[in-house]
Amino acid sequence: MAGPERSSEQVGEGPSLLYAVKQVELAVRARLDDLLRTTGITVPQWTALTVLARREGQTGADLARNAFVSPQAMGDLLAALERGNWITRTPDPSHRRRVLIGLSPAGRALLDDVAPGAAEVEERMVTGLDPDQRAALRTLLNRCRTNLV
Amino acid sequence: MAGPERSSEQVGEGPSLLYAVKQVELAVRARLDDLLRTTGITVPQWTALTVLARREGQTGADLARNAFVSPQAMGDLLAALERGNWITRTPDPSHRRRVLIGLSPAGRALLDDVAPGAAEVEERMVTGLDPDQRAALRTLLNRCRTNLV
DNA sequence: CTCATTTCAGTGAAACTGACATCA
DNA sequence: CTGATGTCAGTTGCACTGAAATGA
Repeated sequence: MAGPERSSEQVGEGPSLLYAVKQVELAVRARLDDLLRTTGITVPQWTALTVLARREGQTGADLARNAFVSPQAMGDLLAALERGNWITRTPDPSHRRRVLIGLSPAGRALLDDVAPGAAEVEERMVTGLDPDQRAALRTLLNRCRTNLV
Repeated sequence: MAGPERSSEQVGEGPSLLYAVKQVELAVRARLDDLLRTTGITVPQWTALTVLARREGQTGADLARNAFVSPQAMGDLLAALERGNWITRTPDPSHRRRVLIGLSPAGRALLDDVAPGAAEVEERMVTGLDPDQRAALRTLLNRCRTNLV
């Protein structure tokens, strides 16, 4: 039913896997925009907070590399998060040039508030996929990510 | 090896599948930025051109819905593409309010020029995945996309 | 000196909302 | 009249480059 039967058929649409990734990301972003509208933070800002939730004490440069953006772009984003008191910035005692980023209590609370809605978006995205398919999707995406670094 | 053995372990990272999608998209975007740097168009503009390559004669509103953005945002993007003479805009004869968007010869030539580089990015992304895995990735992503509409 | 990190300044593309005119 | 389309106006967040200062 969904199997590609004619392998010699001219697909001809160019990089359709890149397009598929982008389409999913656009759809996810639209849903997350709705979810975050009332919180005062944006999708990129929320994403940075979730990265910090996994590991605090990263520098702005670390976060920039992780997000494939310039250090300046991440600096702007962190400045916005700091204005909202969602993060803390403490000087690294061993490297006086570096500033370590952490979540503020308000930042943790915000993530907790948003978590159920974000879980709903994810559950909706994978509706109809069995656990094996969900695991496969995760594995495949992680492989794609590391391939592109 | 990759199986989740401790289901009661606190995963605690929240919506990691949403994060995985975003990470892949960020990595793809960084690579496409490099690819398109010399062409004078941006990733969103190139994406719109590839959508038009699949089917011409769509309206700006059609393209906006497809990309999950507002009609105004797509209007701005199309205005930029028109300034670069990458697209054509012809009034719909049957609906005088609508304007049908098509690719200009320069737009087609641009897509042809970029196609090999984009194919390289895609090939790099799926390096090490066998044909079944690539097909599975496509199927899973398409399912995620339709689930979110 | 070299390299990484951070910050300041300026710029551009991209997205939003609101408002309005057009037309099926 | 309603709804869809397109456009104008204003705003905001995000990302870039370039430049500079700091410190390991």
